[in-house]
Amino acid sequence: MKMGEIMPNNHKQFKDLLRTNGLKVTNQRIAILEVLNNRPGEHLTAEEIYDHVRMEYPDIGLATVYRTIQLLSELNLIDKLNLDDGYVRYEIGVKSQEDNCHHHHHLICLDCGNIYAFQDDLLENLEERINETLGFEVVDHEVKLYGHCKVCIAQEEMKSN
Amino acid sequence: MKMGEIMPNNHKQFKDLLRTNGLKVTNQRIAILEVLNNRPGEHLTAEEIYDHVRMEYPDIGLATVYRTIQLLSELNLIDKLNLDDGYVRYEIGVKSQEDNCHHHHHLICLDCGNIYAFQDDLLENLEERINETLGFEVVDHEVKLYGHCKVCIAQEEMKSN
DNA sequence: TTGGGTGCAAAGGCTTTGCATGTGA
DNA sequence: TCACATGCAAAGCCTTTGCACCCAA
Repeated sequence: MKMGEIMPNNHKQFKDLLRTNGLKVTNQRIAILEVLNNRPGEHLTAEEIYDHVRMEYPDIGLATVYRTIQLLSELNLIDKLNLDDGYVRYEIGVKSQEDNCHHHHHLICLDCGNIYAFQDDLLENLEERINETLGFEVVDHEVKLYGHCKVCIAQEEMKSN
Repeated sequence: MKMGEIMPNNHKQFKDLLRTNGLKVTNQRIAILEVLNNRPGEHLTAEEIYDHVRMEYPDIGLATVYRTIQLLSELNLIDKLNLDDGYVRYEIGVKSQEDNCHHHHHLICLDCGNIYAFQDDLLENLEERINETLGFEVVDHEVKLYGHCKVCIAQEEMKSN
């Protein structure tokens, strides 16, 4: 899929999704989705989304950002990420970007705070096993791995030499 | 390890840990640890811990509970769990209970809200692979699996029949 | 004795909500 | 037109902090 196609498709889907649910297509909603769509892999707080959107749409209110974020989240267009730092973060959802519906995992560097995405099917296995042993039917998962990223490990090594 | 041994050992360890770090052993701290220690597998909010502790120690303040929780968490005696419902929850840590230092995973039922623990070494594999492919050194992880538990699945089936 | 600990109340900080106004359909 | 959406400000709510008093060491 070419990069250029992602956004228009996304917009069309988004608009249809809103209309189907009896919701209105507003400039604010489009603008917020665009901000997130233009920053795949970034994990933005509501405040950060607000700041970005204001550049294009200065009169928007923070409450609208919160309300729209919630909406987008319910429509599964964006994914939530909670790093326990007092902010909830959002990124454009995997469903918006590709057909692959798997959530990716997050690698969070304890040194620099950067977040890396990691795709893996290993959980499939685990989910099957859980179903077999406990009768628990897994429908979603959230995996956060904390540690030290390549860059920070290298920097640490440089220091000690 | 016999059940009866857990608490005293835990207390001794805890007291030593405090003293070693130049911290004081207070009734409040002991009482809070006891509440958590008496409820392994439960996931209590600060408020819930507060309510339990007050039964034994009526004059304790909520602020003390928060401060102690933070302390216990820093000493790795309790584990944090965030279910994104506005409360941070705590449970007695694996390190307090056994020598096995592995965090367990949480199965969260979307229907009844119950939380089940699940121990698995599958992540070991994943962590190794991540280290090899990305050079990221994983030191901790948090896995939450959402779905439907055995009981709720059974109840749902009963309804539809 | 004395510095860390506690209780109380106030402040913080992210998020939600009420309400009057605005605007897609 | 009209129900939904928005902006603003106020309220909510969990958690943290300031401060005077208390108590373990």
